[in-house]
This record gives sequence, structure tokens and C-alpha cells, in this order.
Amino acid sequence: MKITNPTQQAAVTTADKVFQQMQHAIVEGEIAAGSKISEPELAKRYQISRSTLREALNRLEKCHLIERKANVGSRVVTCTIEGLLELYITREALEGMACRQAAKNMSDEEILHMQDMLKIHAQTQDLKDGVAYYQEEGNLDFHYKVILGSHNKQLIELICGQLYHLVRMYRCQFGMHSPRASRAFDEHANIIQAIADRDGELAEMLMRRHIAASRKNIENKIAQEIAHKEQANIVLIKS
Amino acid sequence: MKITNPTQQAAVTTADKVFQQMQHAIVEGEIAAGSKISEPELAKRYQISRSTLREALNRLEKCHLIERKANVGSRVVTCTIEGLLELYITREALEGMACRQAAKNMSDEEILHMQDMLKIHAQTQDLKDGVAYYQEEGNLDFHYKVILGSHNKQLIELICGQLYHLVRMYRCQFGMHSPRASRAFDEHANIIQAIADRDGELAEMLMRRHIAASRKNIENKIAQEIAHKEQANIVLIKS
DNA sequence: AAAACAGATATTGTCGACAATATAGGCGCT
DNA sequence: AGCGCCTATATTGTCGACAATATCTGTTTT
Repeated sequence: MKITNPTQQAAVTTADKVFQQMQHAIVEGEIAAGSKISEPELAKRYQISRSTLREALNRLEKCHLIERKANVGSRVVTCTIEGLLELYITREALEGMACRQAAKNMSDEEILHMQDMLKIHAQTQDLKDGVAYYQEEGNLDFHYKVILGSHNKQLIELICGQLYHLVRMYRCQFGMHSPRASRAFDEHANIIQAIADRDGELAEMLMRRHIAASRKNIENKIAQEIAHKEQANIVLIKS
Repeated sequence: MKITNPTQQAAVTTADKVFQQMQHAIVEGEIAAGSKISEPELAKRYQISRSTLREALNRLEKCHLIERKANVGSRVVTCTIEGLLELYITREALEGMACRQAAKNMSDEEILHMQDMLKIHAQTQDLKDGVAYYQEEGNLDFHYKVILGSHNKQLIELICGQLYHLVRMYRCQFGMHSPRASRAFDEHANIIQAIADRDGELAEMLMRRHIAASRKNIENKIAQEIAHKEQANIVLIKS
């Protein structure tokens, strides 16, 4: 599962490399969410000086993966349900608008390319052996293509450069391999159709519903899990 | 004209102070847009070491006021018309959603407080002596209140913490003291009404139109200015 | 015994120096 | 004379040490 962010430029400086390593480590939970970051310890672990580490930390802060307090230190962000919902609300706004702009600004070639991509995903799904692929990489591919298609640097930077690392972190931490692949596939197809028709208003609405549906799916799932745990607790209390 | 960002916490470290100073300097054009940043020179000017300066630069980069390239250096962002339009598109998406959330999440007290604020602005406008005040501080006050009213940390951070510095920069650089104060006032009133009615859908739509109107107003103004300059050029050529 | 103060320890913020990389200017070559 | 290469200079990236601030621990005081 190698998902590379299209806006992420090649790491040239060592601070860049450490940043990317830590980014992966945080997203995948190797560095625990909510844990405090010890600069001396991490500097030793990555064999770099504290200055370089701090440079990396600054970039992690930029994509909202850690939080800093002056004279106190840095903490990895905690994954809360509220945070997840807020993130999806924000995505709905930004990606919705990106989709509207994509309908306006994408070139015909770009649209064709995206339609081709969808066909490949359809085959992959038919074969049923690449569901995980489709859900992870394919899904991201689709969203990235739409966002880049907006041709709006501000939107691209905000979504791809900042939000999506957090999105991936939540996906990993909450173990979300959502089982709504086939429905999502149809939604993707409809969105692409709206873009091809240059219907920005519809494209935005569909993208917003697509993301909102994903959010509601998560809400339900979490509600179920909580209900599960509470039932378990009741059993414990009774025994 | 002292506009303080509500999310901006008190500067405690020297890097913070330098960051704020440079922020103002860039927004108001004292440090020219598009100019290259010389670390040694600025470190001397602010009487700090390069490490501290770089810390400040990192924060400036976070709110999109400078751009860095590895092994090359930092530049102040350039204010282009495309950039301005992209910024407004992004605002439309984010503040629209923030407004929808505000209609959902603001407390009754908050709404009352905002209505009071509007009354004060109305008086100020009636007196006709504080037009500049209304346009600058009052306008920002209104938007800040709505954004904070969303109670969505993600949205608040993105808009208040990052985008609004750029917005202010564009306002200064392009000398925008838009003369649509009275219309904007009415629009504000309608938005607050929608929020008070807890009509999130309408509130979002009104906010989006409000920002889009502002954007179109700018587009027209710039188009006029260009026409003006070209006419001036023609005169020059003829002479 | 609990709270508050004081000192000890650890962590973060800042500094100046060195190493690596890019830019500018002069030299030779075609 | 124009182009490209190579050296010299300047700028950025990285390092280790010191200063300032916060945290922890043990003692004292009410």
C-alpha cells in the first residue's frame, strides 16, 4: 500500500527525509497518537541533531499531525470522533468546491484520463481480488485527480498538502476499510459524468453527498462499536 | 487599524514576536511582495540569530505568506489576480460551510451577541464617520464571529489561522476598501437572520453569495484598472 | 496530613560555527 | 563574439553548546 501524495515533492534535505519517515510513522500509529514528542530521544533515534528534528517537526505541524505549545513541547494529535467529523465537514466543503472547479477547469484530456482510470477500477473490482486496492489507492487516486483538476493551487495545497495526511491517519487509527466500495464506485462514476458534462453545480453536490455519505457511514459504525462495548460492560458488571 | 486574529495566541517566545512583526510587515507591504528573503540580513535587522529567524519563517510559511525552496531560499508570495480569485473561491467554500455549521452549533447567547454587534455597526454606518472602521474591522469582526460560531476547530484553524492573513495582504496590496459597505451590511444582516432561524442551508448559500459578490466586485474593479492603464498607454504611444 | 515553597532535573528556545549546496563572475574554447 | 566550464562567493542546511523555562521531588509550614 504505497500511496504517494501528488503534491509531495522529492525529499532533498535530511529534514525532509525525517519528516516523511515520521509522517508515515504517525499516520500508521508507530508513533502513538496523543503521545508526547521528546526531541532529544527522537533526535537520537533518527541520528540527527535537534535543529534538524525541529525542522521536521515544523512540517509535521503544518499538516496538523502534531501540536506544539511554547516552552512545553509537541504532542501527536489525538484521534477523536469529533475531530474526525470536523475533518469530514471540512473535506465536504473543500472537495465539493474543488469538484465544481474541476468541472469548469479540467481539460478534455484530463477528463478522458480520469474516465480511463475509472474503467480500470471497474475491472479491478469485477475481479474481486483487488478490493483493498480499490478502496485505498483507487479511492485516493480518484479524489486526488478531481482536486488537481480544479487547477486551484490554494485548494490543492489545503487538501492534498494538509488535510489528507490527517485523513489517512484517521483511516489507519480507526481501522476504516469501509465496505461501501461498490456504492462508492457508482458515486465516483456519477461525479465524473457531471464533470464531463461541465455541470459544476451538480458535480459539487454529488461530491458533497459522496463525502457526507462516507461520514455518516463512519458515524454509524462508531455508534455500533460503542453500543457493543457498552453491552460488554454490562455483562462485566453483572458477573 | 488594529485587527487582531482571535486564534492568534500571545507571543511568548522571541521567534513568535519576530513572526508577528514580519507578518505585519509583509501584509502591509513593508517587505515587498515577491521579494527574496535574505536570512542573514533579516537576522541582523531583527537582532536575532538565524535559527530563531528560521523558526519565524516556518510560521510565515504555514500561513502561506512566504514560500520556500530547498537549498534556494524563501520568497514573499506574489499577489496575482489569479491567486486572489483562487483565494476567494476557497473562502467561499470554507466560510460557506462554517456559516452552515454556525447555524447549527452557535449558542443562543452567541447569536444575540452577534445581533448586538450588527446594531452597533448600523449606528456607526448611520453616523457616516466610521465607514473605514466598518469596512475593515467591522467586516472582519462579523466574519470571525461566524467562523468561530461554527465550533469546528478544523475550519477555524484553516480560515482564521491561515487564509485570513493572505486575505488581509491582498486587501492592502491591491488597496481594496470596497465601496459596497451598505450592500454588505444588508447581506450580513440576512446571514445573521438565517443563523438565528437555524437555517443552515440558507445561511451557507447567503454567505457564499456574499463572498462571491465580493469577488466579482474585485474582478470588475481590476478589469477597470487594466482598461484605464491601457488607455493611458495608448495616450503615451500617441504622444 | 495537605498545601505550598524551594531546589534539582529535564526539556525547550536561542546562539554561533561549520558543512553542503547554489549563484555569480571570470576564464578558456569554438 | 558567444557559449560553456570552472572557480570563488554567498546562502542555506546542519550541528553541538548554552540560556531560559517548565516539571518533578523533597522539604517545610500551617
